[in-house]
Parts: sequence; structure tokens; C-alpha cells
Amino acid sequence: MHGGCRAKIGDVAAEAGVSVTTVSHVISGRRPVSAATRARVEEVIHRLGYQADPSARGLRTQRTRTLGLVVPDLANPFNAELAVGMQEITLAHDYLTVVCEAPLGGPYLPAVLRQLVARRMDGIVLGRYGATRRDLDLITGSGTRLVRLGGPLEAGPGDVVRAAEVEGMRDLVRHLVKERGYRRIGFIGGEEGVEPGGERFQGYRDALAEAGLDIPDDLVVWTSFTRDGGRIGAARLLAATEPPDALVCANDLIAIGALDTLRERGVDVPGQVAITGYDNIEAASLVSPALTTVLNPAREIGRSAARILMQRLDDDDHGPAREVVLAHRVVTRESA
Amino acid sequence: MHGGCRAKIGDVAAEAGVSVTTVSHVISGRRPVSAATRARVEEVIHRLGYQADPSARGLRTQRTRTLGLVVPDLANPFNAELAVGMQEITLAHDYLTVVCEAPLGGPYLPAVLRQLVARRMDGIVLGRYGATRRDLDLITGSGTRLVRLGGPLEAGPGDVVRAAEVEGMRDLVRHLVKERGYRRIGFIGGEEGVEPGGERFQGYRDALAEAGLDIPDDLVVWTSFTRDGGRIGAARLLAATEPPDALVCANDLIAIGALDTLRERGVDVPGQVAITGYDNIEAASLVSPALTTVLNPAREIGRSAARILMQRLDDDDHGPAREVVLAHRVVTRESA
DNA sequence: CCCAGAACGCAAAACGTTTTGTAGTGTGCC
DNA sequence: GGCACACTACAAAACGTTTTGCGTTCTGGG
Repeated sequence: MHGGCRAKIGDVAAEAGVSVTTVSHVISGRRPVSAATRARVEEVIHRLGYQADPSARGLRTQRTRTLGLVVPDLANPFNAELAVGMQEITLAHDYLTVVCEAPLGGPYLPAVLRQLVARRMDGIVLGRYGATRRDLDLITGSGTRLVRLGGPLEAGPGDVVRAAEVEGMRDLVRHLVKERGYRRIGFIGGEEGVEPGGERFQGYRDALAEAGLDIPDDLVVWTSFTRDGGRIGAARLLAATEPPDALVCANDLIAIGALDTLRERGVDVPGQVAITGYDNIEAASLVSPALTTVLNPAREIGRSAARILMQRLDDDDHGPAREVVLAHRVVTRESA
Repeated sequence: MHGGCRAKIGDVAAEAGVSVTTVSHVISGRRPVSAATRARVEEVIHRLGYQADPSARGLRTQRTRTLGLVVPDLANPFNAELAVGMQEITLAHDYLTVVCEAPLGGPYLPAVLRQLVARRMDGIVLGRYGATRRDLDLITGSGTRLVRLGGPLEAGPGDVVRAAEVEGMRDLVRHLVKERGYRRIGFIGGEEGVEPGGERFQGYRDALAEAGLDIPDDLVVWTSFTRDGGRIGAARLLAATEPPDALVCANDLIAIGALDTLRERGVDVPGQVAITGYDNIEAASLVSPALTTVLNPAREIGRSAARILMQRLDDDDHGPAREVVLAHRVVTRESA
């Protein structure tokens, strides 16, 4: 059992008594081959365990059948899920996914992108970054396809795949109203005007409007997207003349901070006041009571991005940029 | 700014007024080139942004300069760190790392390995699996280099990089016994027979034996290396006729799960029952109480594995199998 | 001044595919 | 029975490198 014993297409052809062309056609299906010949060739391919050499194929076709994924932090489960989703789809279509971590804040991103472009990735999925126009052009400039995970479509080249923030929050608040029967629902936002706070607030308003509940001005506060922000926000809302029976927070950190305040004051969650977060960060399931929140459909985003890329590549599709928006999923735990 | 405008080695040669051979020699350094010529060629390479086409190079050299990493679960931060460590080293040496997830328990592993071998990886790092001999031969049979992350050296082909699991767990349990005075110490393992569960269990047994404590059969359970596994395992152990005063878990996820169960039942940690984990993943310091655990040098393991592989490849080294053992460190926090 | 040897650069082959133009073989219709 | 046409299979070129054998140009010593 020594190395270097890989069958070549010529070996297959010889063994099957046909030319290499025919073998290639059997594999690619680009020209018809008689059923008998096809069967014979396929049998030989299987018996010899033949697999085309990707370097040779790539050299000829100018395609590597490889997609790159660049994320700021692989230890973040959101990004890991992204990778798994992509891999799931690519492997099934005989593509490969290469995952690279390029930490935020540093010269890493351009270096990693250059590497991937040099490696002739067919397409690149760029994670949630504040990528500069220069970074993006580095990719598309060499003909590499691009999918961005967030940001407005018109902010740069390539397609966009993202989650539906407005709808996600709407569904969460709907859950509070319809399933759980809460009526006086407050909102703790992050810095006012910073996305995705605005979109999430809109989802909250939509759901209340839909349920015929009014939006109590004294139950909406804007603080910051941090645990401390949540502490302060919750304290402010509890001081309202008619206090809320549920607190919807713009993200999980805020919710965890709010939880701190309530625990400190001996308020029972969710008995007296319910709490919800957003993002489903790791800590959301670690705190007590575990946080009801909204999950970013990371795996599905990865799948979609891979599908878009492969479809554009296989169809040689250079049509206008597309945007895919995926539904969030409400994760019901103990806090609401 | 249209695609397909990548410089070829011929373009560089023409621009620099030399032959392609010379350019190649400048790049590889395989034959001396006069300083003047070298400087001129390098300038042109830089100016044109030339990067050799990996397919063409791979076809000629029969090397892809690509290493594969196969792990059972990318969402596990230990594995993510592994990947980051490999990437760190490989990128610096102009190698690429391809990370693949192949979940435990299913037909995934052979399929993923076949993919990677078909893609002509130069080397593969196989994460912590109960890989069969057949799986391993699938890799080495085609000349692909292998590094295993655990298991005895003689259990199969390839080199081994691992942390000192037995010693790590022994030191941790010693700490419980000697510093903290716990006597009835239970053990929650992952899937039985899957490493590094066995080694960790042995460290646990060694420490108990050394302290003259007996190993209570009814205080050892095997579940799975997940949070849910920990929840279930802890519930089982608490039901013992004489419950434990400490729970040693085979990894941090299990410990966090065990913590869930104890919190739910109002058991004070570490007052009534102490808990320990293993790996020191990010979450270990986020939970409350913060987890006493053992630091698994995941990133360093990834680095070592990549270094071994690249060294063997670059030196065409087929010498006897090597084993690299990396030191662990007990991290004392609140839970024990 | 000439020659040996070192230093350097070139042309051409090879790597394993895919793809295109073309030759060969049946088959059905007139 | 001959011809056109579809259907198949083949030979050869191309993809962009690396590498080897060889020719050329210097350099310094006799």
C-alpha cells in the first residue's frame, strides 16, 4: 500500500477500451455516449476509484470548484454555523469550502482576501464586516464572485444574503402577545439610530399595532447595546407609573443587563415581568432564566450564499445583484 | 475593472525582458539568479501583482500546498481554535487550510475523507475521532500525510499531536482531593470509547487511586460530549443512593450542562457539589459560577500539527512516526 | 592574450485534464 | 442499392506552470 498509485483518465480509457475523450464525456455529459459504453466506463471508474485530478481540471477549465468564506471569528458559533451550512451545500455539488478567519481591527482582512484570490477561489462569501470598497474591489476585480452577508445591496458589488430583522422582532413580539398574553410591553433599545436597532424597533411597533395595542411612549427607552445599557434601561422602565409586564430588548446583552436589574430587585422572571433578547448569543442560554430570543438562521444563510454562488458560476450568470432575505427563528426559553 | 485580467508568468518574463525559466527561478530560488535580474523580476512581479496559478503549479509539482482539517463539530470552540491555529501557520508558509466538519456517528467521516483525498490534500489533520483503521488507510493509502490528534501512536499510520490528557485530568482531580478535600467524586464522560474521553477517565482513576479513594461505579456515566449530555449525566448521578460531592466532567460543554441541572434543582455550586470541566473553552469563564477546568492548548495543537505536516512535506521526510505532547494547565475558578 | 570553469539564461518537455474538429459507423429513406 | 444524416468515438491542442539539459557569457589565472 504505497503512495502515488492514483488512476489517471488514460488508465480508465485503456481499461475500458475507449479514448480519454469518451471517458471525459461520460463524466461531464457534455456529449452523448451510448448506454453500453457509458456503463462500461462507469464500471471501470468505480473499480479503479478514479477521481479527476483537480489541478489538471482546474488548469484546463479555469475553475477551482472552491468557495471561500471569510469570518471575523471562527469561535463565534454564528460563524461556525455559517461554515457548516456552506459546506453542506458545496460538498453535495462537488465544490469545496475554505474557511478563513480574519479578525476585525487589523490588517488581516486584505491579506486574507488576497490569499483567497491568489488561490483562485471561484467565489467568496464575506462575513459581517465593515469592509471597505477597496476590499470588495480586490475580490470582484479579479473576476471572483462575491456574496456579502449584510449591508445594503447598493453599498458594493456582489449579492447579499441577510436575515429579516423587522420580521424577526415582529414574530417575537407576536409570540409575547398571542401565546403568552402580555399587554404592556416595553422596549429597551441600544444607541438610537444605530442599526439594527431601528429595524428591530420597527418590528416591535408593527407587532403591537397589529395586535391593536398602543405603543406606550413611556415604555420605550434608548440606551446602549451593552449589559450596562440593559441595567439602566430596565431601571427606567420599572419606574414608570404603570410598569410593563414584558421587556423587549434590542439584543441579548441588553436583556442580560435587564435581567440583572430585575434579579437585584427580586422581581420574578417571567412570572412578574417577561424578558426577551435578540441574536441568541452563547450567553443567552447560559443565564438564568435562559433567555427567549431570536436566532439568526446562520446555517441557512451559509446554505443560501453557497447556492447563489454555485448557481451563478454554473450558469455563467452575470445578471444584476440579488438580495436574499431569510427568516429569523424565535427561540423560546424560560424568560418569556 | 473586468475579470480575467490576471498576469501570467510569461507576461512577467516579457515585461522584465527575461525568460519564464528565470522568473520561475527567482520565485523558487532553485537556481542562482544574478542580483540585478532578480531585482528587476521582483519589481515586475510586484507591479503586476503576479501570483502563480495554483492549478498549473499543482499539476506540475503534484502538490496542492493545502492541508485538510477534519473535526466532528465546528461549533465546539476547541475545534475552532484548532482551525485557527493551523491557519495561522499555514498562511504564513503559503499553504492553505481546509476545514471540514464530519459529525460523529454516521457515514460522514469516510465521505469527507474521500473528498479531501480526491482533492489531493498534501496532508490531513484528523481531529478527535474513533477513526477506524480503514479510515486511516483511506488517507495514507494514497500518499497523503496524516496527523492524528490523539490516540496511541501505534494505533495507526501518521504522526500524533496531543495534549497530555491523562496528566491534565490527574492534576485536576488531585486539586479537588488535596486542595479542596472532596471525597465522593463522580465522572461524566462523553460517548464511551471516543477519545479523549478514555484518557481523561484514566487520569481521573489514577488520581483517585493515588489518593486511596475508590472509584464508585455508580458515579460514572457515559453520555455525549454536549451540553445535553451533561444535563442528562448530572441528573443520573444525582439520583445515586449516595450522591457525589464533586462532578468531574469530560469536557466543558458537559460541565455546563451539569451546571444547568444543578441550578434547576437548586443545588449550590460549589457549596454542595463541585463541578469541573475540561478544555477551557470561552464559555467556561462566562457561566456562573465560572468553571474550574483544564486548559487544552487547542491553538497550539493546531499550530504543531500544521508545522509537522509542512516540515515532512517540504523535506520529503518519510521517517518514523513522531508524537508531540503539549502541556496542559489547570485553571482554577469558582466551581471547584 | 587565451582558455578553463563558473555563473547565468534559454528552449522544450511534461504534468492530467477538457474541448473542438473530424473521421468513422450504422440506420432509414428514397 | 445508394445517400444523407444522426450518432459515436478519436486525435490533438490548449491550459500555466516547473524542471532539465544545454548554450552563452563573463571572470580570472596562466
